This record gives sequence, structure tokens and C-alpha cells, in this order.
Amino acid sequence: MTERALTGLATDVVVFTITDHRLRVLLVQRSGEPFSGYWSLPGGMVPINEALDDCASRMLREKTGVHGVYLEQLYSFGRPERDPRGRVVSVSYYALVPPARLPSLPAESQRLAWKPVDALPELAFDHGDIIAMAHRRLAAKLEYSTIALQFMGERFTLSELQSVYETILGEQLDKRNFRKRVRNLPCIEDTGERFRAGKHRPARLFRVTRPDRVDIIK
Amino acid sequence: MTERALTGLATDVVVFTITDHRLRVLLVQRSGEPFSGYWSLPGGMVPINEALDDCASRMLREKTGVHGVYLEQLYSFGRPERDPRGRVVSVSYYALVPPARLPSLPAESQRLAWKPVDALPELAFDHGDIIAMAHRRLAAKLEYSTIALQFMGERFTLSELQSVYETILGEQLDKRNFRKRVRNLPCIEDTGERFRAGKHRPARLFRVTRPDRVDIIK
DNA sequence: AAAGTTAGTGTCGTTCGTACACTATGTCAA
DNA sequence: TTGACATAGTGTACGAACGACACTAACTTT
Repeated sequence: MTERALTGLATDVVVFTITDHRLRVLLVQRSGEPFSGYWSLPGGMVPINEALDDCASRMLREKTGVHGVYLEQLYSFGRPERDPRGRVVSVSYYALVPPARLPSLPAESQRLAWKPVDALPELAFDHGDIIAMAHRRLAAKLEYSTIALQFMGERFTLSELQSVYETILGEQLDKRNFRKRVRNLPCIEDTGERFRAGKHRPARLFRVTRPDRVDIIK
Repeated sequence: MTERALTGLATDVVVFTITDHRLRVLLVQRSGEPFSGYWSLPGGMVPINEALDDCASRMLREKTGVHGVYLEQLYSFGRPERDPRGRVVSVSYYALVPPARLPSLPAESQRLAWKPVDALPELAFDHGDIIAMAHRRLAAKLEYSTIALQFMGERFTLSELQSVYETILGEQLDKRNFRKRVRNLPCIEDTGERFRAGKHRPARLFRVTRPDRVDIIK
């Protein structure tokens, strides 16, 4: 049994993005003990004068350079044994980064990578539980909020949006029913424009009217 | 500006009950500074070796003697200025105590009281925010889970259950629609018994089949 | 001009939510 | 014993939302 002297408060952030039709999480490979070689969520200790939200936001910015994206507190994990070095309670958050705003990860650091949620490497601490809970929360929010729009860029097609839903839920959706649901959301608006890609009919481009807002539906 | 040296982790518990057709919260009147005379949630520092859930559960038991009731983590509040004495992050919980299990509060301590949520006294720290969030969460869960059953005793009438909904939501519900919804929940079962009270027709008594479980509906 | 590829659309049946008012069964008092 | 009182208990009809389901439209390439 390790000495239990240290005590601390950390934030960990589950940073989601979608690329290549897979939901991915930003992970850092640990170099020191404990869990050397294992992967962990970006996070760190909360400075004495920093709000929890600010700390999570800063963690995200320091690792990715991304700011101003959707960020929400998830849960606090506090099993005494979760960190073998001592008592560390983690206030966890999750963030959504649209693929269009993906930073190019610094090439030197192979220790930072976007790993698919359905094929995670070995994770340190209880970070597997944290990611699982974040994924559940995200999937649940798809059903009753407009949170999925946080993954979209400036303009997008309905097929792209549908693909986001399918990727997060892990199941196919009916195209006509999906469009029925989504077309009369007040926060989505048809720009008259079209988007051509490949040898087929071009798609209408849509825009989010209030990109910063996540509305609760119903 | 006060010295910001102290740092700590606390849990605070919003303990709900319903009596007299009002949703009530257990509050403690503070005697020392800061916020002397103000009311606050039962809570306290988390010991280094205690899990967060266990700590919240213990807080509840120490103040009320109640144990084994519904208890769920709510949110972590961590604005640096929330406690003027120093940095204290609060991992907040909420608990539901059925009126039937209400403890008789120790008569000596007038400092412990069940205050109606719609007429709260002056609250210390950010405890008003915590209670508001707990109330919102509870009301939201009424819609898509069987959480309201946590307020019921061993046997109960549908009118009593409806009253719980109405008290938490702060609005009247239609009796026939309510009964339609609730009658075919698999977790509610008609005991053949009747309950007579007053000079009117006696009501059927129901029972929860799995009192410990809260199911998600739909 | 034909083949390939994705975009885009409508109907029907079912279920769910909601609005709405009267009868049933007990107690109590005159 | 009977009538007044108080709460328990019940059904229907309408509109909205949801889910299953298959074909046509528009563009590119060869």
C-alpha cells in the first residue's frame, strides 16, 4: 500500500472530435510512473485561484490550442485509490472540437494522439470510466438537444450532420426521418449554396444560426 | 481581500423531503463566521481516505440518522471566491427522504430545520445555486425516470404519488392522464388493499416492486 | 448517352400526449 | 335512513410525433 499523504484536486478533460467517421478522444501517453506508457486524459492540478471551468478550458487550450468550443462539467471522480500516489479527486469535463478546427498536433510529441473511442489503448487511472461516462452523456444529449451541431463547421450538409449522429450513436439512422427531425429546427438555416464533391448531385449547405448555443429540444 | 491559503474539498448534500405538500430542504443555521446566522446545506470536508459518495452518505446519516435513501452526485462548485476563508471546492449531492422515514430532529438544535424550497431563508456561500440546480435536476428526472417513487413509503395511493409530482413540479396535473402514465409502469403493483381516510371512498394501495431501483422510462 | 454516386423527397400506420366531466364508494350528521 | 360531502376512479377523441419504407433528381465521368 502506497503512502497516502498527497492530496489534490485535478481536472481531466475528455476532448472529443470526429474524423474519418470515428469518434475520437485526445489522449496523452504517460512517460513517468505510475502507469508509465499508459494513456491518459489531458488534465492537471487545479491552481488555488482558478475556477474549475477555467482550469478545464486552459487544459484544453494548452494541449490543443483550441478555445471557445463546447465544454461541460461531467462528473467528479473521487475513489481514494484512483491514484496510487495519493488522494486526488478529479473534476472531469468533456469538450467537443469540430474537425474543421482540429489543431495539427505537434509532430515531435508522439505522446499526444486522437484515439478512436471504440479502440482505446490501455488507460491510466480510472480514465476509461471517465471516457465511458462522457460518451454516454454525449449520446444521451443527441436525443434531446442540439449538441451535435457543435461538431459542424461554418457550413455543412445534412448528410454530414447525419453522419455525426451515426458515429456517436454507433448505429445507422433513416435518412428521411432524420431530415424531417432536423429540417425544422429553428437553429438550422438553409444558405442557398450548394456543395459539390465527387461525381454526384451537389448537396445544400446549411448554417447554424447561433453557433455558441446548445438548445434543449422538446 | 481575505487571505487565500486554505484549500479543501467538501461535500454538501441537498436533502429533499416532502411534507405538508411542500418540497423541503434540510438546512443548518450557521453560528460562526462567515455567514453567521445564515443557513447552509449539511456538509463538510472530505477526509483523505473517504470516497466522495461515502462522505455524502455519512453527512446525511450524521445530520438525520437516515441511511439507504436515494443519493446522487449533482455537480462540483469551485469558484475561487465561493468561500471567503479560502479555496474550498464543493462536490454536491442530493438525497431524497420519504416523509415516512423522516427523523424527529433533535429538539435542542433549533439550528437544523426543513425549509420549503419556495421560501428559503438567507443562504450562505453559493448554496442557493446548489439547491436551485438540485431542484431542476429532480424536476427533470420526474419526466423520464421513476425517481418520484423514492418519496413513497411501503404502500401508497396514486393520489399521494400525484401529489408528489405536483409538489416538485409546482403545477397541477390531470388525474386521468397521470394515472394512465403511472398505472402501467412495471415497477408499480396493486396490493389488493384499500386505504380509508376521512369520509370518502377508500383508495387502492400500491407498492413499489423494486424500492431500491430508479428506472429510466422510454 | 449510359453508368455511377450521393442528394433529396412523402405516405401511412402506430403511438403518445393532452384536453376534458362524470360516476363510485365510503363517512358523517341530521 | 337518507342526504350531503369528499375523495377515488374511469374513457374518449383529437392532434402530434415517430418509425418503417423506395424511388427520383442531379451531377460527374467515361
